Amino acid sequence: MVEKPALSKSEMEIARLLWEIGPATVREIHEEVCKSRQADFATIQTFLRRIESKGYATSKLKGRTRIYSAKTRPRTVIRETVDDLIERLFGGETMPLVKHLIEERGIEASEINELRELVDRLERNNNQGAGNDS
Amino acid sequence: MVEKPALSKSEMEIARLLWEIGPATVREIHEEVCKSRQADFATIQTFLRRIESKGYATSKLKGRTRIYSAKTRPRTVIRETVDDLIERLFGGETMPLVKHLIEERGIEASEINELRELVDRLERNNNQGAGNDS
DNA sequence: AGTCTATCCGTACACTTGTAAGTATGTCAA
DNA sequence: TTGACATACTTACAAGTGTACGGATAGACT
Repeated sequence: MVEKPALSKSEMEIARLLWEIGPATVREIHEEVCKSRQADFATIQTFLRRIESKGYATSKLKGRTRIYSAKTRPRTVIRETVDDLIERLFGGETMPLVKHLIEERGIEASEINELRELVDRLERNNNQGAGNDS
Repeated sequence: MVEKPALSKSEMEIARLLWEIGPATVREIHEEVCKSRQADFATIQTFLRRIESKGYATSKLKGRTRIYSAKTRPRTVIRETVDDLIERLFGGETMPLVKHLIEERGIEASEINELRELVDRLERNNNQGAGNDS
């Protein structure tokens, strides 16, 4: 597997929307982006092209419009991005980031139980010795 | 407070070391970096200079050598960086990242309790904030 | 005193990134 | 059929980034 160049921040945002709304045209992504901020059509177009040329998406023409589809799963991109961040900003330690998220960003009450379950599950897995993951 | 330009990934790594080992010379940071990877002295020097010019550090000459000191607290940089990442990669949702960290990066057994305490504390705080029931 | 060495500062340079203008071309309404 | 759009593709360009060379200079060493 050839090493893909990493996505830039802006490209990531676009890639996320592509995962979110599935195969889409530039216009659809553009409209989605515009819900939260102003953006030029051509700029979004450029990002999609770059995302494709970096190997994270494919596209094909359907008549006159090009349809972009994500090629790499979110998981993969998230893993690489987060690993890198943790390496650089936390020296490779995961917990400080977890703490930061829990303490500094609002976690809603409804999510606390989910969190607790996660921790429980984690503990069971750990106890079962080197658990595998899918 | 004037908006500082964000630190780049590489600059972040250097800034972290600066927080970690406190006021330091280029040489000291360079040596620290070299523990984990090859790096050119002048490159580290450039990063420190840029970190300073972006307003995240100060420096003063002590005889022949320049001593760099962090000026912005880690918390601040971490908050801005993480907020941005969550916005772009998770559409502003915190939980998916928390889940990712817990599920995909090894959390050691010894840290699970710490995690559980965090969750408990979070819950207590939440209950106090929103009108209590009991 | 002269040479070596570490460090400073300035400069460079290709590559990436964010942002978009310009131009060509296909589509639909009048 | 012609003009107005929409969309594609090409090209641009300044700023940021990673990486480092080269000259100046102050201390250390011979």
